[in-house]
Amino acid sequence: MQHSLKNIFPNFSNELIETIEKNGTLQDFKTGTILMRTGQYIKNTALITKGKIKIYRQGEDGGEFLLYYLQPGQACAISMICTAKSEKSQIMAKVVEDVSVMMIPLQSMDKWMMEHRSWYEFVIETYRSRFEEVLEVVDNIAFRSMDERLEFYLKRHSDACGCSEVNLSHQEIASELNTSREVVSRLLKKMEQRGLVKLNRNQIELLK
Amino acid sequence: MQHSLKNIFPNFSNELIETIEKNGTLQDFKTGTILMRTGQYIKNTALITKGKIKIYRQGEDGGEFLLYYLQPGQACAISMICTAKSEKSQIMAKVVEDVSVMMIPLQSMDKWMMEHRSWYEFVIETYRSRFEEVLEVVDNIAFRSMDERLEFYLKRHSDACGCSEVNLSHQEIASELNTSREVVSRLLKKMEQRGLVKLNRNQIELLK
DNA sequence: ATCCTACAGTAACATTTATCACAGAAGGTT
DNA sequence: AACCTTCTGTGATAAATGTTACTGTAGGAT
Repeated sequence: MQHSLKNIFPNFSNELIETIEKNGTLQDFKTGTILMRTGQYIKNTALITKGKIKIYRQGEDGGEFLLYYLQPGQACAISMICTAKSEKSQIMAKVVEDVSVMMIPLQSMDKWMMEHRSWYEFVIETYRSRFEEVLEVVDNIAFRSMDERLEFYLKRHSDACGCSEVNLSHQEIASELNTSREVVSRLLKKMEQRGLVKLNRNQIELLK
Repeated sequence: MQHSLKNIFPNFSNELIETIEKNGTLQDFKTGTILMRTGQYIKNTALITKGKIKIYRQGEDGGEFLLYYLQPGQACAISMICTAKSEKSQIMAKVVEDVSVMMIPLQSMDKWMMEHRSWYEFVIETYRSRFEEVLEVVDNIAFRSMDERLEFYLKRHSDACGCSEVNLSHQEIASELNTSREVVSRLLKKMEQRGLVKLNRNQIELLK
């Protein structure tokens, strides 16, 4: 089977795969679904097996600041952390490409840490890589100006979707960078003049 | 004994305390010591038993952006995460008040996760709280302007030192917020006019 | 006292980003 | 075609932040 857990999580031991298949619930969600809201209590850890999710930090004013993407083979570190203490979510998760996720109940998550070395290693590695990714976000907003941040945003988008077209409106991009549409339009125009992108309606082609 | 591990880490089991005392090395460092540099390999996890440490993210230009404080009873999440994979440090740690730290070698860190429930819980809680703290940093730089960030900075400083005087120059504050001294001076003057602080040489008194 | 250095204040100006206002273009609906 | 909505482009202006330049002051060293 093409989408077997073993293919998506190659480091999991066979026993762990079996355990997951026995205890987890595979669920599908359509693009646009909000999987988790700020302030919501978390009852499961989600392993992504298909599709894409974007993780946001929300401001009090309602801004939605993009933190990172989650893709097949990954898991939500925050859900793990919060699950472990049954705490409130500090973030918002939105499906941006139809996903399948394996939902792991709170108790299993904890139990497996002791029983399955490969689960333990996966959890630690998840913490590490998400932490690093958030630190990279800090780098961007602390040390870089909007034009660099926009370039980084576009690059990350194309990395995530594996293509060179960004099918988003300027307004959507602006929200995820917490700036205004006009600024994004202007900076994109400059990038077009520098030959970095080609602008179409609802689409930005990355040229380099 | 006043500074016993048990007092500082009340949630650790007695067996764990014993194990730590047997395997760890207590080390002292003076204010100003750089405990860890960006890019350095990490060989130990550090438990703080006395003093204060500031954790910074460094920009390519050499900026030192303050992420958070570490205090007695806490541990460096990054060192844990990196230790687990023996990876490079993404951050810089500077002693700001003479510290004693219990150094835990890589192997023990991992081993105890399986053997001591209270260690496991401590590590998970450390991940969670550091992650949350970094997310709060993201909030600040993503959603707030410099005056609010400065107020937050001062408040955090006084929380950390437990006093209402900030004995730092405007230049030092500016570096940690990645802005310029002039901006900090201006904003502090405005805060003084609003009656929030009293400005002296090398000292800012918080009035509210 | 004199000198020196780090620190603080502030004006003037540059740059970046945000906001307001409006116009036109693309694409869907009737 | 006529209409509507969303998206995009752009000028004008405002506000925030960064930079340059200069001044004065406090406190330590000689």
